[in-house]
Amino acid sequence: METIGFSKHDHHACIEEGLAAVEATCRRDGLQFTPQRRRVLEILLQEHRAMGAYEILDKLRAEGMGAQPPVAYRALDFLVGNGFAHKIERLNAFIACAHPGARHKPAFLICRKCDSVAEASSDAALKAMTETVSDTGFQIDRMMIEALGICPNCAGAEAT
Amino acid sequence: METIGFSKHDHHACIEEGLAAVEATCRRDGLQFTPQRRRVLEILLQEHRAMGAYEILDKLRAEGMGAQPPVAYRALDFLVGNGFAHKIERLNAFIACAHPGARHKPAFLICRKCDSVAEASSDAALKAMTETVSDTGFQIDRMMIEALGICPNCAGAEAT
DNA sequence: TTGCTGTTGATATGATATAACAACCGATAT
DNA sequence: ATATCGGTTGTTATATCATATCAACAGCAA
Repeated sequence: METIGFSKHDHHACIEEGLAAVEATCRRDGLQFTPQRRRVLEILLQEHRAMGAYEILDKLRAEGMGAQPPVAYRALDFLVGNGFAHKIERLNAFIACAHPGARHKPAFLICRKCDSVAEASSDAALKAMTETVSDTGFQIDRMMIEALGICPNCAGAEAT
Repeated sequence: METIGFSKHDHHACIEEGLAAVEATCRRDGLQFTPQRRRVLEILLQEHRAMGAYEILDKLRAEGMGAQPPVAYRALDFLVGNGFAHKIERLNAFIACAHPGARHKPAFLICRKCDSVAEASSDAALKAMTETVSDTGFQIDRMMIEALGICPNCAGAEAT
């Protein structure tokens, strides 16, 4: 067990499960889960944090898997486009989806001390926003929520 | 009257009022509302849309007001830092605050047809998110909400 | 005067992201 | 077998967004 993100978990299993879930979804939907795409997702799952595209690219490069920016961005486009990873706009960074397979509308909790990112549900907030804007005529299709704050780990560290 | 954003309004007056409100706040808080900063805010108010930093810089350049990126970014940092303008992360762009002076927690409504941006209150959504994450131990300091969708104007145009 | 703080000017560089086009590969139609 | 078509990959080049750094200067206070 390792402590990454906001809670302890079996990280090895979480990587395996993440890959397996995406593999299954791709098979079901006729999507090509190519070695590059698989490797990028694997990297994101292993690191378990938001990573810049160039940071990912460096890893690919080290493995001889394509050295140019488009390689990383294409794989990320695929992963993000299909909900297997998310882009954190605030950080210009990407993170593996914590609930692959499950249809969900994530909000992100970003720790401003350690930059760790957790996924939360945005369902309630989306409902609230929908009500807030109901009289403007604006029709919400998708919502990006990124909350900045202090994660439990860093809050504990501060209190020390 | 012109139609900009989601509703008709007296745009000339809205620029005047915006500048006046910021001027007053700066005087009150001892902030230096320098010509550069003023001009950048004025540009944002005039255009009344989200603008990239380099787009603003081009305008400054044309007026002989400093031609290097830091000029624009410094002014924008000041404006954003003091709540006189907002950064739209999704667009890597900046927009004048629609309610300068008023303390508020804006959410942004971004039209995916015309890229226009409106401000809405995020109060209800913030409350909802706070409840959603209450059991995680994450403490939310600030929240970024950017909703993508269709603005009333474009919805009307589509229906045609 | 000196020193301090905040702003501006300018050069350079870093970081993030995409355009464009050729090559390839597997599936399928002829 | 071979043409061709969609999707993926390889590669070069470039576009776009943002900051580090340091010198100059202006206002103000000790």
